[in-house]
Amino acid sequence: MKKANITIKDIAKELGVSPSTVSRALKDHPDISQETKNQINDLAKKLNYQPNTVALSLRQSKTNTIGVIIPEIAHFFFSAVISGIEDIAHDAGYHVIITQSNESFEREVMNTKALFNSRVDGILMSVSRETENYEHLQSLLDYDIPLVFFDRIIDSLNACKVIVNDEQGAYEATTHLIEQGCYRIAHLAGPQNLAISKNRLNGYKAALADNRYMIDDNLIKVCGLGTFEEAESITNEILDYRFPPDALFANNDVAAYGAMMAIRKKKLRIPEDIAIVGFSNWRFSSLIQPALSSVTQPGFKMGQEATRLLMKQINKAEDEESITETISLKTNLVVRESSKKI
Amino acid sequence: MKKANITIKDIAKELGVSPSTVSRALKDHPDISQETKNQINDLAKKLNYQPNTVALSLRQSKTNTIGVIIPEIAHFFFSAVISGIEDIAHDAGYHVIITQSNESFEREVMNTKALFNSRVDGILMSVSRETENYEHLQSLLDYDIPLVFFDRIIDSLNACKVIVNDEQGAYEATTHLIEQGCYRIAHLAGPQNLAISKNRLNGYKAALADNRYMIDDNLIKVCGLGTFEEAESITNEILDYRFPPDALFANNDVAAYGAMMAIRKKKLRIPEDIAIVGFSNWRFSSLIQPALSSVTQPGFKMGQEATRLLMKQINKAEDEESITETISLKTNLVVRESSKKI
DNA sequence: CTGAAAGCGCTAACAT
DNA sequence: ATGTTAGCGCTTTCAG
Repeated sequence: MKKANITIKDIAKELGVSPSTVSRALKDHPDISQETKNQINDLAKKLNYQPNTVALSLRQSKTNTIGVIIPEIAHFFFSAVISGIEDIAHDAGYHVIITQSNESFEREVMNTKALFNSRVDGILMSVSRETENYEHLQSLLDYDIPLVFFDRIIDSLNACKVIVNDEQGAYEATTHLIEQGCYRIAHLAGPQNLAISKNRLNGYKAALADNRYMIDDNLIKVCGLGTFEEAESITNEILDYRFPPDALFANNDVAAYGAMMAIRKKKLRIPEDIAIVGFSNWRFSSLIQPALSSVTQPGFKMGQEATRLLMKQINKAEDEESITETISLKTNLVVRESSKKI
Repeated sequence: MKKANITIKDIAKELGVSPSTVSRALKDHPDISQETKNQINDLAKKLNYQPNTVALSLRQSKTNTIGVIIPEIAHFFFSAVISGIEDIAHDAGYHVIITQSNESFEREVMNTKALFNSRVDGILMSVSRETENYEHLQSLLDYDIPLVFFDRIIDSLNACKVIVNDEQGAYEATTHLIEQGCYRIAHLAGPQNLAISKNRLNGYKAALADNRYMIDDNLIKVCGLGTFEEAESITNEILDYRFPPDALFANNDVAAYGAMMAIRKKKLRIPEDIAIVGFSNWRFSSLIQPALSSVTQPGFKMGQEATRLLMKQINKAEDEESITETISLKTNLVVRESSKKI
């Protein structure tokens, strides 16, 4: 026996008043007498009246929904971002529609179109790896759909952006090692065609320079494949130097893990013989790798900040000049083990 | 300069026809002449007409949207589920609204209400830890909202359910160890008030029994705290037995990791001296723990299956008898290292 | 083959 | 203080 959905009309008919009165009473409009208000509210509760948001959306041309387009949901970083998005959106009374592009350009375009058709009030997005054509995104801007990019942004588009300051993170990580008293710090770098890897290398170099350390190219090794076996063998190579490093800054967790393996096999201790800090997105890295310090990307915060920016845009008056902000988030340095100094 | 949204009316006016004609032409209705169809389609494309899904939803009382309520988004298992949900929903032309309860009952109730008000066509949900009152869920059923539970289900409710067969997974893991030639298999169990831990213990015992192995209570140790330090010290204890085990089945990844640490510190080899299999939800466990075999929960598949069940319910005719199915998914055994036998 | 009209559920300007 | 009306954008029955 399916219960029927109660509408404002039903309540109005039952009470012999007009739908508008009911509508007003339910939102506590001052024009309505307390008596009718009470009647209406009581009946509404009794019938378990639930307002139809769809009708409201149509009426107000506002869905109270934001759309999210990400490359991949089942990735710790992105799921943390989604969580941050939901957090802020929920508090602001917004729903969140999630779509994933699976790194496919075609699907990304489909998703933008679908979200547009759903008349979401704004879109948060991290572009797919394949995306090189920005028509679909420019189109959103043309229609004045509030749009905020996060993590994988498009520099050339005039929209709000939230990114992680990788260079600063690398700088901080390297500085941390320096402060621990390390004097020969190697870097397992990432492929230099990626901005992210380049930024991290730059941060590493800047930290060395600021502390009047020599930059030794022999201590900077690019891990092009991204496998941990590669990192392991490169680390091995470095450890065999006549003057091996006493610290290592890894571009990512895979490299850090490979380095750790190599070091352990040589029966060296971490961090006493050689300290490691690596960039990491693994949620449980603290549990798994208690020996490694890490620099983590603030995914949850990124989601929050991006959503805040979006809300600001959504709520700005029609005529206000829209300002495109870019927020650069600090990374977190998580120190796992007592320092060398102590 | 904001572009305006084009409606069917705009097209109709421009072409001097009625809105109904445009509506029909756009969906290739046979009544409309090819000529007008072409005109209309051409103009629609030129003006970049995008149908307003909100209006459609109101008209058809169907939103083509499903709602998801989960305890936590930023958890690998759940994010895998979401990914599976999005996968199937997308193919079926549905949008996915994500909400998280953060394990709070109150918030779960709010979310169900909000999704109901949004008139989603169905709801997928995994209940919060706090949930002991099911009125809000029964209410959904009363209104005939298609509802599917996954992972954290409510047994007593008459709805579709998708769960993981933990007992079978444990059975399989233990059998695997037996097949590798292990003869003394310990079990690091979880707190026995959780169904999940009990089921795993049962699977372990059943596998032993079916292979005519003795069940030795000294080899079954409950890890109540759930920290890996605890697992490490319990493993240590077991390893000091006069007849220590040559294999270990861990209730979860934390226990497996703790055991691994203990074993390594004793300079024993994995899996030659002692083999380990553990339940695990860590995404990168294969990368991090190449020495450990694991039993993984099929999160992605669970999302897919749950969504398929939901779609079936959504698409069933009004008068059809609704059948509540329960699907029990198999776990995956991922074997990481060459077996002992070889 | 096409148009007019009604209505999905709600709100808000405009009466009374 | 309450009712009437119109309309958000779309589909669909009924008429022509």
